[in-house]
Amino acid sequence: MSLPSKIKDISNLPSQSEEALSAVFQRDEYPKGHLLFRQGEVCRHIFYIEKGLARIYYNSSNGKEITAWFFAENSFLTAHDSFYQRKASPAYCELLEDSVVFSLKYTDMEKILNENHELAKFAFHTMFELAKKLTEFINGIKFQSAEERYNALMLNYPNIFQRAKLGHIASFLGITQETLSRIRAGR
Amino acid sequence: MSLPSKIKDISNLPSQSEEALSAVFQRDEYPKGHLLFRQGEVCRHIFYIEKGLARIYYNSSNGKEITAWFFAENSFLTAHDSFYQRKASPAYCELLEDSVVFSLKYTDMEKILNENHELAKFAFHTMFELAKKLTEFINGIKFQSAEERYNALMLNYPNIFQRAKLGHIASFLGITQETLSRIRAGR
DNA sequence: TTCATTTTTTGATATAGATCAAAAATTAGT
DNA sequence: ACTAATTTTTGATCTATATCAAAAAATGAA
Repeated sequence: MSLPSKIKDISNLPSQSEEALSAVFQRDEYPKGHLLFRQGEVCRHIFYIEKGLARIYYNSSNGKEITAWFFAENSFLTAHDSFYQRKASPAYCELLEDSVVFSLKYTDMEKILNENHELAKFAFHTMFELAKKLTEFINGIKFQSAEERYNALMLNYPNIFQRAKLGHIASFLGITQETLSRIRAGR
Repeated sequence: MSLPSKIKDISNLPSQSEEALSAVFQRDEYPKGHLLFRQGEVCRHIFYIEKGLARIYYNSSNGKEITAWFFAENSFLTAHDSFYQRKASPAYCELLEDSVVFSLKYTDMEKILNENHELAKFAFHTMFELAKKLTEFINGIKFQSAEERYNALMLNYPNIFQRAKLGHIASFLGITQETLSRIRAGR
């Protein structure tokens, strides 16, 4: 089985490491609506979206569903705390489109991190990129208006409205669906 | 020179790796008010706070100073994007108390990541812990009221009000100083 | 100790965005 | 294509928190 092409680009891995990765990544196709993991279960995989779109969401204390993050093509995702600490995941992960997903088991992840220096470095860089995005998001959400956050999202994900529901996007931005609807209409 | 004790605890490093780290970490003492890095400059170090307190802050578009994060004892910090990408830092880092700080140069970091597999794994875990905290913060700030965020902060940093100014804490929480003052007074 | 500066609190008012309710539009199943 | 279910929009309020202004308290320097 061959690796998704974008992983190669990013990691710039020597071919030996590439083989190590290929051996443990499993490719699957899932329909829209499939859950990659659920709240309350331990999430035992790291996923890589080759094609499609996923969102991680959780139920807030007041009973509302909140989208934590979207993952489009060529993104890694997992329930970090659950995966590494073997705890119950606080969140769900749902595919919003028919998708092609690669997955990597915890035990294999441990193994390749321990056996392969290049892949440990790669894991570090992947996590670093995530931390960077999270930091930018935090800087944005603190003192930007709902409209400014909407504009920023449109720059990064211009086609998100064709791919996700308004309510998903609104809770991702930290606003209500009604407010997002009005912003989008320009009011 | 010996390493700060908490680094040993966290990383669980073999002694050989520990020596590699010791050789490149530099220990410094700085007074309250000292800037570890400035906006507009490339941040060329990773810092580790052994004693004291630091905050990273930046100037928002409307001219206000916003605290991005606090770092108390036993925390690593840097301007991530600046450090790894050699770009100008968007933020300042200021010591809020007289502090003992260890620092590690970019070139040394690259070297130990490349030469030492254990340290690459350690770097991954450190970055993972950061991503976890950032994720929790985002989940909190999106749909919690100012008061709920204040309560959460008090759980994690019960003595923060003795160590940082109200205005710093307020912008960290994403609220104004006046609102934080009223919340704290219980009104 | 006193005076100046900085920080925090308090008060009055304004507003962005929430909430509640219902209509319009879109999507999906038969 | 038709009907039901879901999603989005619109309208009318309400409220948490911002803003502006000034007083009180704390800190620091001479």
